[in-house]
Amino acid sequence: MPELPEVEVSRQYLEATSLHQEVAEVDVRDAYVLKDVDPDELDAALRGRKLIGGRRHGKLLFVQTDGDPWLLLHFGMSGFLEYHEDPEETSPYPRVLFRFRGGAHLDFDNRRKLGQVRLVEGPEDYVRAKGLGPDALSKGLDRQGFVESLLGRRGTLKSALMNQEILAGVGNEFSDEILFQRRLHPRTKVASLDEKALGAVFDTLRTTLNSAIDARMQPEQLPSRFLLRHRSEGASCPRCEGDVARVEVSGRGAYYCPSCQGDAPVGEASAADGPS
DNA sequence: TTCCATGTTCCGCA
DNA sequence: TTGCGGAACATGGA
Repeated sequence: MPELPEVEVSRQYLEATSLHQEVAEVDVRDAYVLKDVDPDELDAALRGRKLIGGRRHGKLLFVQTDGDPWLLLHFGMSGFLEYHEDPEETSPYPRVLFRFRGGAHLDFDNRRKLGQVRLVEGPEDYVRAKGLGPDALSKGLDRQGFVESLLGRRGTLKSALMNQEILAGVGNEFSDEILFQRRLHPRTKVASLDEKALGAVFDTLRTTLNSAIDARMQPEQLPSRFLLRHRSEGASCPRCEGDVARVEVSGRGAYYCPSCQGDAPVGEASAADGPS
């Protein structure tokens, strides 16, 4: 479950469970998720080390060790961390187990194997090399900076929000949530919004992500006004109780409420297939 | 059986 | 040249 809020909750989880224990072994169950490192190298780099802290940038979780390299965890579409005291227990699809002296272990679970585990020199270098934009919750990013990074874009607001080179951390689900909270149709074009409207999107983005983190992404603790809990076709809109609909935008499924967010994108003519 | 799924990357088109 | 959208990737669940 890996957009910014889930990764932040995972970072907190890692820090609450796994710090300051010596790594006894890195148990690689499926090397497909290892990138630019093989199982032996990963084990050699971490064995005898301790994890001393986690740092997040967008959807990336950097884990600092008491040695040179940092461990980088990227969850892909289906990853999470699970800590076990019992050496025999594991998460459902553990791809890499970080075993600590004493028997506990932290599982990097990644059912769909689109996640990544790698060793990197440090967060700053990696973020720069990947061309990632500022973290969506970074203090260095303000409303004006956000608005400026969007001005001149030709595509949809949804794909701009999901573009990690503009802003790191927002994915498909939270882009839908932000559009819902702002009552904007999923196909709304950036160019159809003025600076004031884009500034409002920034404010909503911040409050939405922070609320999700505060709720620790527990479905029952998320604000009841969130669409996230009703993200399926035919579900009932938490605001007007209308039917939630699905539409394809930039190759991704977008869920929205046609009644709250309009049947057609703002600034565009309503669907006209033309007479045949 | 078919469709869909919260990720990134690569390719072709305008 | 640059930005954008679509497909591909791996795998399992509805």
